[in-house]
Amino acid sequence: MGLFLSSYENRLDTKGRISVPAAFRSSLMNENFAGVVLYRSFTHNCIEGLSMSRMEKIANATDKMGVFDNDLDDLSALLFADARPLLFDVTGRIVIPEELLKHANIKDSALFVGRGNSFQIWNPDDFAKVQQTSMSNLRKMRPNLKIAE
Amino acid sequence: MGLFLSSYENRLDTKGRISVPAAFRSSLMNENFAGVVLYRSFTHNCIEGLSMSRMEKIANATDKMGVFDNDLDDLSALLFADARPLLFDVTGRIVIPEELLKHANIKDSALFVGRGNSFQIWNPDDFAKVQQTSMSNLRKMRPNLKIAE
DNA sequence: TATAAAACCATAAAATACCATAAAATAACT
DNA sequence: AGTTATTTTATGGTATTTTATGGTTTTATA
Repeated sequence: MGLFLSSYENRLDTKGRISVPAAFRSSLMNENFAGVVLYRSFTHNCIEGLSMSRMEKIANATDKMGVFDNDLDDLSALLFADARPLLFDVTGRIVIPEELLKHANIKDSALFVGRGNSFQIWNPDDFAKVQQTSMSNLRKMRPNLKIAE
Repeated sequence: MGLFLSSYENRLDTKGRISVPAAFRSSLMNENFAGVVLYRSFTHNCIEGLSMSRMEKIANATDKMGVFDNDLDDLSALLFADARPLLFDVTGRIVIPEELLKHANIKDSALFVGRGNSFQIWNPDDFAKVQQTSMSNLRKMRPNLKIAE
């Protein structure tokens, strides 16, 4: 599977439709399911995104282990209950459900952020702030690390 | 087999009929049995649901192991005794038997909850509570896991 | 024949497919 | 390299289909 790299900001229309960046779509080229799976991040005010085949891998893994691991069971229960399979339309758009938009504080514009095997969708301003803080955290931790202006 | 993902709340009519969410039905597309198998959860006040082909897999698995494992034998005995095969009507509805509804405390509205290779049917309010608890369980186990405000 | 179960019919709302276009990116050419 | 042509992409609006839900009729059943 191709990686999700770089970041792209796109706009939502009145129907809530938004184009998934072409670069991300081509990473999903030879998937059976022509779309993505989205769910509310457990750790941030953003939306997590991945391919259906990756979701299937998780399902099979939890199938084998779930019986012996209650934590994993809780986690996967939350995940599957929240995960939304969303098909692309002809032009590569999806409709992000209202609850997910709300969770990520997204109104008229959203930032697709590559994360390798997965991606995230952010309110552009929020992402800038979070980026800022994790930058400054890094600086505190490693005084030697010089950050380019 | 397609995964059962996301959650959908549907209403029961006066005859006890309820639509199985279209997304779940399409996960059962190329099954021989045009319907689902339901049984009372052993661990929660909810109904467990799966495809007939998965039921057959369980039967085969217990077949192999059952001889050596009495607990498993008992468990599968309960399972098969309680399991109800329910066919869809033309519009994709089923009639959930009275005993199952009672077990899950379902009256006029039910929540279909995806669990990957299976699904559950809940009283919507009950599920909200349980979901809350498993979320806080996760937080206790993993202090690092920050939940968005 | 009374009663329950299944098949049938109808419809409003929601979801999805379809069509069109401007902007951006890429390719082609001089 | 610079300019033009071509393709791709993002975005907007409209039409069609699907879905959930309700009610009615027919068939099976006790």
